[in-house]
Amino acid sequence: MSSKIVLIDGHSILNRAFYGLPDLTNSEGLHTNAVYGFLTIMFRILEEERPEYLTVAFDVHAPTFRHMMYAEYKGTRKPMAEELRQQVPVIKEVLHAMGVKTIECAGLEADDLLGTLSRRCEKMGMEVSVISGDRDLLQLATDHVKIRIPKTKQGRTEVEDYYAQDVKERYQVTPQEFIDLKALMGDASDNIPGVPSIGEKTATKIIAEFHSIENAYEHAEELKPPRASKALKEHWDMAVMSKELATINVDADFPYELDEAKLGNLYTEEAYEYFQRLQFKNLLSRFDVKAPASKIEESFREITDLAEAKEVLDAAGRAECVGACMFRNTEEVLPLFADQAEVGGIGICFSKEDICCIRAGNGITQSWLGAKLSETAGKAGRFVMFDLKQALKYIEITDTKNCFDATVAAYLLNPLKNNYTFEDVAREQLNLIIDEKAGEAVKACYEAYTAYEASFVLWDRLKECQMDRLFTDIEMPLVFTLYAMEQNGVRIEAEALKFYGSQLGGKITELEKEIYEDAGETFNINSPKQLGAVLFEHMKIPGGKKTKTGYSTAADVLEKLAPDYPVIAKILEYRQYSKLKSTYADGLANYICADGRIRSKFNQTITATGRLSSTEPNLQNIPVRMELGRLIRKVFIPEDGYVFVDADYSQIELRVLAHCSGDPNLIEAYREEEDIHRITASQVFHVPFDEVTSQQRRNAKAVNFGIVYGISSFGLSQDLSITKKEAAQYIEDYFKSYPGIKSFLDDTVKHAKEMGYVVTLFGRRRPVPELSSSNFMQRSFGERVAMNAPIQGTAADIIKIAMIGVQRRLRERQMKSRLVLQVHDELLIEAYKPELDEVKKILREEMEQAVSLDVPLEVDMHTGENWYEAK
DNA sequence: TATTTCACG
DNA sequence: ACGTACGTGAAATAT
Repeated sequence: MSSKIVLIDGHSILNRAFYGLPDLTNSEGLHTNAVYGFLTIMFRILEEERPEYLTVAFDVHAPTFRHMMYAEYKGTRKPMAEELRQQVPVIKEVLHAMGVKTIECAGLEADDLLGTLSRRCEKMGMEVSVISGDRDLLQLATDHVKIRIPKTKQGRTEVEDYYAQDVKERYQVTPQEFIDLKALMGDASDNIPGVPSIGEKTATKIIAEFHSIENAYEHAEELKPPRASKALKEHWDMAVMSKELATINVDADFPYELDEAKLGNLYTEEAYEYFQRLQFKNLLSRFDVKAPASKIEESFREITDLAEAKEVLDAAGRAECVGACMFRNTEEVLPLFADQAEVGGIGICFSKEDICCIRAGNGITQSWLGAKLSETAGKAGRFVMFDLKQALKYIEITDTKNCFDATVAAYLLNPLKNNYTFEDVAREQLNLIIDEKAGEAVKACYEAYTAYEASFVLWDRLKECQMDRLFTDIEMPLVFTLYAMEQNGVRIEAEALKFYGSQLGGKITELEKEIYEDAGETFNINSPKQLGAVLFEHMKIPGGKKTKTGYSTAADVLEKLAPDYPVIAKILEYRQYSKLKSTYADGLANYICADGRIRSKFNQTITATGRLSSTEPNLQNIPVRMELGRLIRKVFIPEDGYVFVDADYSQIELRVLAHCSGDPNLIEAYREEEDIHRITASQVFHVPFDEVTSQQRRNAKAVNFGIVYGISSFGLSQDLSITKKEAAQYIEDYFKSYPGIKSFLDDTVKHAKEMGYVVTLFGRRRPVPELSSSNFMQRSFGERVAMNAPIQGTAADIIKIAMIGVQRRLRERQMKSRLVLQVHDELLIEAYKPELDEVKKILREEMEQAVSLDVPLEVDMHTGENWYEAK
């Protein structure tokens, strides 16, 4: 049996993949869809064909002679989409990492390389498969050269195969004649002009009969439609040029060693690294071969002896830098001892030679490990962990200054990622791949080692990006503040919550019944699909489609119809009640601990802008805007003998904008300490302050919001239910009143486009990869993000500073009062009644003085016996 | 697992 | 012509 080679037309397949797949990006903002699609196609072909050799051919980027001729001739060459362009070097690197032979040659197109190679290989007696999306290559087909054209149909790729015989069947011409066919009919996608007024039908007829354009020209008089005869004679030069353009060189001169194209193991360590970075999760599963053990594993030690463990931890305490981790006990533990047996062991590393896993058991208890590690952390020059907040449950840290949370550091360096596991950091910062299937002890060693080693790199990068102060002065102290908040939790009156839920339940059943009656049928109101069908099809209520899957039943759509249709009003009411019941009444009840408190998580490494997020449950979106929902805040209560103090910044984002832009008008407005929206209305609409109508104030307020979100006339028009034109006018008028804002926003976007990221007042960065997109939508989004992120992010920085300050002063005075919640611009303190006045003073001072801006920071503060009253 | 909806700042 | 306001998380249904 003869050997087989697969030749791939690199750019063509990449192009197919790019346009055939939805836009994909990895967490670094790199576009990956074309690379992903290319690899999918390539793997599929390789599995099908099992060839011995593989080569991928690329065009060199400089325009080649053939294309230059025509480009000059017509002056139309669309530039490659930016998202695709950036993937070209990536696929080459990935192929290289897999040991796949690639070839490109200045002055030769990929077509010529493929053509020549296919002839050379065929002569050597090989079977050849050429993979391309381009039908131009059909001219290469023979009995031993198969042209394969992948087509993506609804996610599935099907491949059309053409041997010489198949070309003849499909196009009624031989592969050789296919060139002449192209010369007559042209090919817009390949910049081949063809002969005017000769299309596919005529061209096929002519070539089938005369076999070449030259022969056809000689017999021009006999050509069937007289108009074709005339066209060919008139545009003979075009036909000749087109033939030249369409002809693939099968005898080009370039070096090529077949041996280099021999297929080896594609699934190399280097390739694995790339696939991880590109986040091709389902392609990663192909790498069933274990990543080879790295040399560092030689230093790994497993310790089960108490004396030895003590020795190691004491030595670690004397080290400059200590990396550590804790892992959970995976064994079943008797419930009675569960509390004391959560920790299965720890990993610790304080030099490249000292990397240990210390297992619990055999006299090494969880509390001993915790205490000993606390001691080590206190003494070591630097103490590094991933997700330090989590570890604080077991480790007590008094001196927080030498602590280094590698998760937080990695987040600051790129806040767009989904997770910051030690495996990720090892790969990105240390170029170290950790075997997923490694044992628990080995992983613990790796995690401790990564914490240790990466801390140096992370710290250097933080300094380079001027985020070292942000890290040490804000984010690291905040870890401890958040830990305390999570431990504190917030008290809930469980009975009242239950009652609230059951009341909602009654109302829901009632509404359900009425809706079914009005609709004349029963259905699932919670299903947008069923609801859409009932409203817009069965009941024939006018109100067009919106989403790609069907009718939109979103509130803003239904609200427009509510006045005319009582059912719709009821549905909206139903939605409200069922949301409150499922998410809040029932949802929160699931999280109440035995002591009657809810302890949600405050996540520090989630958002792109630097804000916190809250989960399990989310306590940052408890209803407040609608009275009905707001009532739920009555079940949030302080401990007996305590009251709630709630403080929120007044328009912190607009004040940040005033400061950052330096716009004298806006700064002055804030110094007046008057109603800012009214001032804005007065200035934008040129009316005296006292004569601003409520409508004008509303509009001005919406514009102020819009500015913070990265203004767009469309967004504003939606919000105010006005035309885009009117909205644009508002924005223009606004910028006339506040030219400083305009230039600040413009400069911010400009900076973002140049640097690829934006920065807050405290140096926090947010990359904005969307700005390099060729897609208008994506790019516009990037512009809005660039305008919003510094504002939202700076506000986030400020309240973080305030939280740390509040926490510090409460602790210094050894007060019982405690911070329980943060809701972006708001802090909730559970204040011990005797300390109330001092708490209020501390809160106000720390929040208002967190930073000194060119405008005052104003705080509204309330106290109450529950959160409803305190707001 | 993805989509839709809706709660908050 | 494109079709959106910025940042989150949870629940429910559909796939």
